Amino acid sequence: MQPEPIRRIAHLDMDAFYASVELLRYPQLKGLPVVIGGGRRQEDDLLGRLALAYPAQAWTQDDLAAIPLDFFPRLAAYTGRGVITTATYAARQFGVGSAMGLMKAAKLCPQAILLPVDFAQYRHYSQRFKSIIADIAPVIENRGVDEVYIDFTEVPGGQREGGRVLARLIQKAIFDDTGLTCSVGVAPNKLLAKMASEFNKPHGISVVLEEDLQPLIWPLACRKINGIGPKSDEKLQSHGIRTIGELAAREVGWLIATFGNKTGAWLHDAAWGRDSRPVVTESAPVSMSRETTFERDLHAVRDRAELGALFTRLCEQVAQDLQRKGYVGKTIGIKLRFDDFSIVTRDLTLPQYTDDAAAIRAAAGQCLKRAPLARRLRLLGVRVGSLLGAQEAKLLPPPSETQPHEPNALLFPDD
DNA sequence: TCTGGGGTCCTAGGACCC
DNA sequence: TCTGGGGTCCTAGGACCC
Repeated sequence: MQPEPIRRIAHLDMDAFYASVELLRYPQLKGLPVVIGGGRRQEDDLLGRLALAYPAQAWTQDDLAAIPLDFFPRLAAYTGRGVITTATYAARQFGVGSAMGLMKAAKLCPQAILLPVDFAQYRHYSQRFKSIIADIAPVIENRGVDEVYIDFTEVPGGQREGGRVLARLIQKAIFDDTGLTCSVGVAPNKLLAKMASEFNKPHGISVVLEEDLQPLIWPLACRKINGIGPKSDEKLQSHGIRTIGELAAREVGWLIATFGNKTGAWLHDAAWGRDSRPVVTESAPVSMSRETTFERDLHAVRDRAELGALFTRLCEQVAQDLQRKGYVGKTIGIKLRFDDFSIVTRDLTLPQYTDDAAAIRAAAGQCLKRAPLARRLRLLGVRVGSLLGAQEAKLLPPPSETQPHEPNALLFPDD
């Protein structure tokens, strides 16, 4: 009998992914504070600016690395509603970071270089590093563009030094191919692996074993648990619970009474490092959406034409996304964010699945009629949910024409 | 000068059904 | 004076994550 292999799960996190990808193209920015975000602005086209300054020369992508620093836009010049998507370590020294408004960041670090987000480029490198991992360890779960979970358990060498050897191999393979660094945590499950990958950033590896729970995990703040956000953390703190160890010390019964059945039991398990979720290699999307924050707040009546055009465009974009990816959906929803930042959603489930822009627009229009529109709007979004693969939807029986609404059925139920 | 965009999952009440 | 009990779908809001 072979001994049962020990479950080893890795969490791999690319270091400052967007910023590092930008540095591959613009190595002259290395070590400088760089902020990525915003991105509505035409004047950010660096090659265009280069061509304006030196019209005699034909500039290509290969010249990006030669663009002088003065050509790069600075944070100080930014006006608008954008936020920081990510920032280099040099920029973070100034206290700027993800999700911070660019205008606020400009006060902290006006000299930082501002680059618009380039998702096509990030997706390209994302696919590349994931395919490198897949060649070495095939059981991978996507967690967005720059993170994955990897099941090391059955991979040859995955058990050596608790997973450290395989982590090192993957790290090196990614770096050799892309020049990008990542941090890896290896642990008995996803929960602990996720925490472990943060221990040695950047370019670190850390291995967590069962017996490390008390010395390494329990001293950490509860907020380090993936799934405990600002609200839950605040509630925990209000009960005097700051660290994971303090959480582990509470009776599971008390946690259930205080946080509800599901959350209470989960909090207890998490604090004790227990998590049996598998690494899921494939998953179907549940919804697709498009939303946009306006340059200025719009009023439903006064800016009706502008709003209507934006609304239609969002519907067309979602429809395109659905068609391109081969999905149809039947729950159409809208999202409104008002000038006071309050959010309202409305949705409507159609009798049949659709990926048609006009059908989505009509249903979304019905939703809009049910929404309060006194306040000025800051954001408008359109969502299609209850998705189904377009091929599977074709096999479905058509919806019945008439509503089967027979009063007798209500008066005389079958049972 | 506040605060993006694209997602997932959970809860909770009401409708509806058996 | 008494009003079940599940299951599923729909809708709205909210927490959280990348």
